[in-house]
Amino acid sequence: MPHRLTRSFFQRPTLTVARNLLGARLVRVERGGLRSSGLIIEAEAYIGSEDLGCHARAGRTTRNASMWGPPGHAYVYFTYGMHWCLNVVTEADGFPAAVLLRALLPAEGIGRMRRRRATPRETDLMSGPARLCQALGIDRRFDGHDLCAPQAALFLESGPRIADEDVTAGPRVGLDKVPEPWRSMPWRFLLRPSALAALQPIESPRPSRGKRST
DNA sequence: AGCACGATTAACT
DNA sequence: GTTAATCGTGCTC
Repeated sequence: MPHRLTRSFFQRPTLTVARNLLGARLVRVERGGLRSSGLIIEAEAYIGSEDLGCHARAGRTTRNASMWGPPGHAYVYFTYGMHWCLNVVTEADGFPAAVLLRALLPAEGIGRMRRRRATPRETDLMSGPARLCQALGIDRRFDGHDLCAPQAALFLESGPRIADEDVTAGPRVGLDKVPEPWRSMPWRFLLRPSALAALQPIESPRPSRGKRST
């Protein structure tokens, strides 16, 4: 049975959290209990104010305050004048570090995602940090959101164990102007395409309230 | 108060 | 491959 990821999951080294988030499920619950979710297939680690690729490099600001807070909370930032991106805060309270969710495999509530975000191909629904936020309706309202709270509208669920051979690591995306060694640190984690099939990106069955036609 | 820029995306050639 | 879109943020004056 899947279980909610708890505070202790996130209060660990950021590289460990990023690696172990692969295969986990990000769930958005809307009014009425409707679930939309996706399985994490790509994530990046941003670690401390020494990491010049990390938003915490300039110290604590209004924008990045959530990253300095307790683990298991969301850090949602706005960029390029139009996009929101979602991070999960890691490590100890007071240390700025987080995992950027870069791509999910659509699982539940695909119809609602399509309504929020028109795209010809289902595979493009959540294949990008800003795309997945659009698909799940995540914006600044979720900055600082406690992902471990009992009634959280946004949270994570455990997934199947992912073998190391199914994981690829490489440099993070979009850091072309960031100096070395930060630009090249292999802190981007991806599930190999061959492992995606085993994740069963299908609409998972949910208890139905009413009568069925079958 | 002004300004340059960005952990991106979609739509181009 | 290139580039426009679009604006909150953080920095400088």
